[in-house]
Amino acid sequence: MRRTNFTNTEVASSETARAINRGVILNLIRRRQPISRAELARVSGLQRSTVSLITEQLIDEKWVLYGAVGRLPRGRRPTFLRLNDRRAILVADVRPIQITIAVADVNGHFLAQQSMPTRADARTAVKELATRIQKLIAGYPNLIFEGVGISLPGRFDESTQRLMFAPNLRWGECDLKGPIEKATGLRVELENAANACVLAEVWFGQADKIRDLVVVTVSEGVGTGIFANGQLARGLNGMAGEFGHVPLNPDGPLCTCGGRGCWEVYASNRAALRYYHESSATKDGPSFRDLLDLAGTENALAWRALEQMAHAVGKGIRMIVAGLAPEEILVVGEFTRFWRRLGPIIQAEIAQASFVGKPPRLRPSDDPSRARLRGAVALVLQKHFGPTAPGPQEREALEQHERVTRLM
Amino acid sequence: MRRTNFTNTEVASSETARAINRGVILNLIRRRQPISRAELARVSGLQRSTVSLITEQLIDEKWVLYGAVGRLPRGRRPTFLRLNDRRAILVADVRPIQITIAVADVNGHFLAQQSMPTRADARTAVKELATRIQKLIAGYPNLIFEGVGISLPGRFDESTQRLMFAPNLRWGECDLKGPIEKATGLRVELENAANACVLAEVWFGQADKIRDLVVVTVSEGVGTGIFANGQLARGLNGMAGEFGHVPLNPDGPLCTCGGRGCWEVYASNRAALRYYHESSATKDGPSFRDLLDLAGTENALAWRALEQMAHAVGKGIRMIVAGLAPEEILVVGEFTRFWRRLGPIIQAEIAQASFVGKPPRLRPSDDPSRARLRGAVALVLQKHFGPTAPGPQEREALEQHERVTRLM
DNA sequence: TCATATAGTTTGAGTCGCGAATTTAAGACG
DNA sequence: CGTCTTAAATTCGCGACTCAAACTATATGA
Repeated sequence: MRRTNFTNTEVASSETARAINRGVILNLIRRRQPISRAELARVSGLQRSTVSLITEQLIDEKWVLYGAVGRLPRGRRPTFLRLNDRRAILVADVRPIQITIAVADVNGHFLAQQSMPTRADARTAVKELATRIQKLIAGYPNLIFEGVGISLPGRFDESTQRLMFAPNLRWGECDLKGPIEKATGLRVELENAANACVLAEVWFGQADKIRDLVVVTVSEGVGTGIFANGQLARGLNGMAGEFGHVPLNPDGPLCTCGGRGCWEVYASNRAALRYYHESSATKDGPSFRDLLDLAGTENALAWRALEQMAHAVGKGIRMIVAGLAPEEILVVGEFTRFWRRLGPIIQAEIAQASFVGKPPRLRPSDDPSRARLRGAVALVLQKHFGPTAPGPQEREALEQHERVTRLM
Repeated sequence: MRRTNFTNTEVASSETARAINRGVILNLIRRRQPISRAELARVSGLQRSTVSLITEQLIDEKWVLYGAVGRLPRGRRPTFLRLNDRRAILVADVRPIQITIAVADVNGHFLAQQSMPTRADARTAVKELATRIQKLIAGYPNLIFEGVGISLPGRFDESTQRLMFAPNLRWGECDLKGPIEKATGLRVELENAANACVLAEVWFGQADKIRDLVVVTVSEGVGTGIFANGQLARGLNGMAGEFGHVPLNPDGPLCTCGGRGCWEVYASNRAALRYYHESSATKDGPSFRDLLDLAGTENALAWRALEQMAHAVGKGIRMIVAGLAPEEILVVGEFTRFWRRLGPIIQAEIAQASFVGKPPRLRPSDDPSRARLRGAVALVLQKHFGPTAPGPQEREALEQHERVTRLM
């Protein structure tokens, strides 16, 4: 199976430069479309001739299309280029209560979306998901599907290729990838929801060059996605980011992870509900959505619960700020609906951890569910928007390139 | 001053491949010297012809020397290559009590070393350090000094080029780089001590390809250096790694940072001394070194204090394991002298944070002071061992290369 | 109609890695 | 002593790239 290649290192060949520049151009088109070749040459710094060759290749590969013709005060009119939006990605957002599946194009625009309840049993749930995906794909015969991207409330272990740790989802360790790949014939990429949100921000966000970002997702649990030095930190077995299970108080309430007093126990949606129940004395109370609605009607007890939650969120973020000092922290969660009032509470907690320099920018995400889905799109894109043509060994070469560059 | 170069992106030129491969070969020589060109070709996967050209260039640049001639059962004898050990680096390890300066070669071997007490006033301290360095360099007229590397118990802010946050050193914000660069005429690189230890491990450690590593330094304070995805995470203003100032107990004792109950307050050498004083009822007690010696004589109270300290170290590392899931954790500090007894205590605390998969390897550093100094060597090396020939814009190109590769 | 400006293509030169052929330098064997 | 074998190291021609300059295409306006 393996090639007779005993090379330990990552070297560059003459095609390496093309692989790099191809990636640069493709991403410039993605971000600035519609854009002419002359403009691409200007912003990339490559020669116009080089840009022409590369774009020709991209057009041959059907990644890029000729678009409209521009108008200028003088001179020959530019032909704009844009991404081929007939290239599509099937994405899924698996959550404890419901699963959402959608069809998106390479620009992260959604063409269709549907939801289904999350079955308790892993096997039937996966089987159902696979057939739903299959049907959805079948409904778009004139799209070219690149792959399937799935956002998960847990961890996907690259080495075992299985879903390994998802305490809030009750499926246990199971194989999600295999059945869906078999059903669709497409490559399936899985990633933790918080990490997916990071990718969504990096690929589809406003900022051009994010290098250090932490996403904090607050829902049933609390997750964090870490983007450091322009890369997603996955850690051993893809387990990086479980700050939600760091104990804030060793004597606190039990957590689903088995520990005590985890951050998640104090900062999750469930925690807010617990705060509410404690003060309102009602036994079987509202869902978190109800709680938010109550807060919308200025219910004082609901607000108290949400504010307690926000304090807890802030305390945990303080740890992240001290430890990682990201430029920006993105908070994803339903409770950000009331950011105007809850954001400052979090901000105040964070301020205590900023010893020097500016504190990080703190921002709420506009739409948590879309963020996860768009992250799943990015998940598939990042496998394709890298060097497509060169084989895997070529890609390894590129690594050394950056490591070496980084040392500037 | 600035070039008329409006390129936002990082593209590859025809020389990019050489820059990458040069780095690969240079680092292979560094790690496996003495090594023949034929062997370099085998391990790198490059053609022998290519290796010959690259090494010729490296020899011209005086980075590499011809060494001994090998012997084989048959065939032409290989000419071994090795690094030019007349290339030297001046390093300093600044600590609250004393400053150590040393001369090292590119292999991290020390040729000279001397210490001086740390003056309380920043200006005089820096002035003294600069002249001592100058004198030491003057004593080695036949070495080619590449630069100065300094390990600090604080943070060096790239943007202001100043030492910014060093609560355990009483210098306040000051300019260390300028005066020393002026005195020596060499480029001066500064880095936090924990980060320096990370670099020491990555550049001079056994393991060939470390991707995720966290170093925990325990001395007057507690510092952490984070290596994620093969890169040092520096964060905004170089502040990443202040896990030592995450509160473990919001009602705990005051910390030098102004907060309460920080990890450092429970896990530093000072903390161990406090534990000892509390139980021994002595007022003005021993130094931490004395405490270690007491433990060496099986003093029960000293052991109790050290064990308390180890528990606290473990609790903090638990947070790091949950959040970053590194492959390996390296503990640096004087207390590792008793690793056989204290290591398992830390290990036991960590075990509680490993939800799934293997827990990280936990290792003590052999020699804390050497680790910092060797890290300072690496600090300078990493600026030179990257692509030396190409200019800064070239280096930027290489980044894209890796980013793109990473997506494999 | 011609100058000017801009987009995009063509072409020749230079860099680089590859791979085969060649040269160099040893030991083994008859 | 000469020849065969083996392995290191060099040489050389080729193809893939980017670059830079010349060239073509296409627009506006005097």
